[in-house]
Amino acid sequence: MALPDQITFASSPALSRNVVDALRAMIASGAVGEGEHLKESELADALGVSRGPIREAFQQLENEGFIELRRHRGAFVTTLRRRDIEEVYSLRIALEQLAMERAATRITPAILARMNEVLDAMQHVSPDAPASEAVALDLDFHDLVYEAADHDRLMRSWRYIRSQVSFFLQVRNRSHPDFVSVGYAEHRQIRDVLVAGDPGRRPTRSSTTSGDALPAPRRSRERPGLIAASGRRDPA
Amino acid sequence: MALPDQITFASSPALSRNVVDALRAMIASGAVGEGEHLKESELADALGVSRGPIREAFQQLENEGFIELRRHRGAFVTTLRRRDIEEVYSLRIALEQLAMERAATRITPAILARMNEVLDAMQHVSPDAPASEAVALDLDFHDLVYEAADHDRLMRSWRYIRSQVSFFLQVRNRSHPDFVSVGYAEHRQIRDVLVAGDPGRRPTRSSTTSGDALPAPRRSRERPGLIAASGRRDPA
DNA sequence: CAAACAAAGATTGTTAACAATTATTCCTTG
DNA sequence: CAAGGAATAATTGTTAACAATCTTTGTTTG
Repeated sequence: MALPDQITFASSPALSRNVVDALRAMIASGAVGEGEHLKESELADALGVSRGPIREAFQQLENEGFIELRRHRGAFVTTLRRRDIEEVYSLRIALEQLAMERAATRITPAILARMNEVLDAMQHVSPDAPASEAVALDLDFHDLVYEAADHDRLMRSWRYIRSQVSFFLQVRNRSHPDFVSVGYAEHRQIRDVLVAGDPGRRPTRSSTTSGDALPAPRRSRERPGLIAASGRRDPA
Repeated sequence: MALPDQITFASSPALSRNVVDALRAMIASGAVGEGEHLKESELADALGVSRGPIREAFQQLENEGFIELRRHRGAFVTTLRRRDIEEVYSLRIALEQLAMERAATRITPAILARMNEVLDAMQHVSPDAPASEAVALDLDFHDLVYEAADHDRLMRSWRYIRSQVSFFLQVRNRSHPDFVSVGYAEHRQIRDVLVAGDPGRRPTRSSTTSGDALPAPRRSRERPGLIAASGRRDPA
């Protein structure tokens, strides 16, 4: 698995939280491969905690869709297939439509100001900055849309797929360097719709999550790529 | 808290799973009041397990929105306000629209058959049967819609609010005994839409989740009722 | 030599004890 | 007598050991 021998954490907040962050980073960076079996004791030693917090982190990551838990078998890194991109994509659209509807009538000047800050940062980001920077701004912007929607359960649902969206966006950006330049215009349009106060009862796809969203899956090309096409997800 | 001294579980499946079910029942039945502090040791003794599974169950219940976890403070039963009904209601509509779109083109004969079975049971349920029976059939039906949608993340999002929908439906049925009779016609209509194969790109509210859904919140009446209006949810 | 079975090893599920933090009680003090 | 604070109690966070289950390995047998 190629783990560092010992990792020291920043400061106090919940031990399992640090473990979650560490594991998520390991999965996103590819330090642990798809389908790999994450062993509690091994991780506990490597991260310098006991198995308790590891198990808590596993539950959290399972909720975020990064690993799969099987009783008496343990945790396995989720194998992402094209189907998973479709799922995240379509679910995100459904959630964001609701978010836009609500945000349009509830957005506050404070949130709008923060939105403009993010837009400004998007406009000035260097074209050869790392992809992660543009992705972070993208997610920051949409976080604000959900925050403006003022809907606890919707926010939680967004957080559920947020990390996955982040992961997929990073992958996309490796092959579509136009991401950075496209980002600003798309998001400014979203802001304008919100400021106008009426995204329409049914906001169109393009007005909410097109350019910045995941690439629309193409059925024609079935080769794995970075997203594996093999490996069944539910071998039961 | 009025807990039984000792509860014996059915059989083998994960200990924390049984704890989750037991706690959810206790909350739904009102055996533990809103805002109440659930103590790990106390529950562990009452349920005959140690604190480990209790903590796991807490995480699960927190994900389902039934309790709130605060570090070094513990678990508190969520205080439900009118706002929470609105949230579950609106989020459910968003999810179910996506589910209907997908189910319309993916539903299998096997699922359709099970749907008809549920409809049949709905038609023949006794008018003075306990409300929980009608609610169970209602949820069974919608489970099938989501199953037909064939979308893992959508299914998970549905499960996230499913228990809350169940809870709210039971509350509603106490004041609206017409629920049972209304149920059949509404759901048969949903089935027909799916069989027709096209719920429209934008299924109307009435074709998916009207009669069986939660009561549309009325802004006029702000008195608590069973759903408390007091008790802040985020006292941070 | 392949398949089935048994034993050993590894891993997860659960428990009980210890440490850190928070809540409560009771005393002091103005 | 009210307000503030220190000591005590209660509760959660974490750990390490034990039990149950699964996987693997090696052997036997047809």
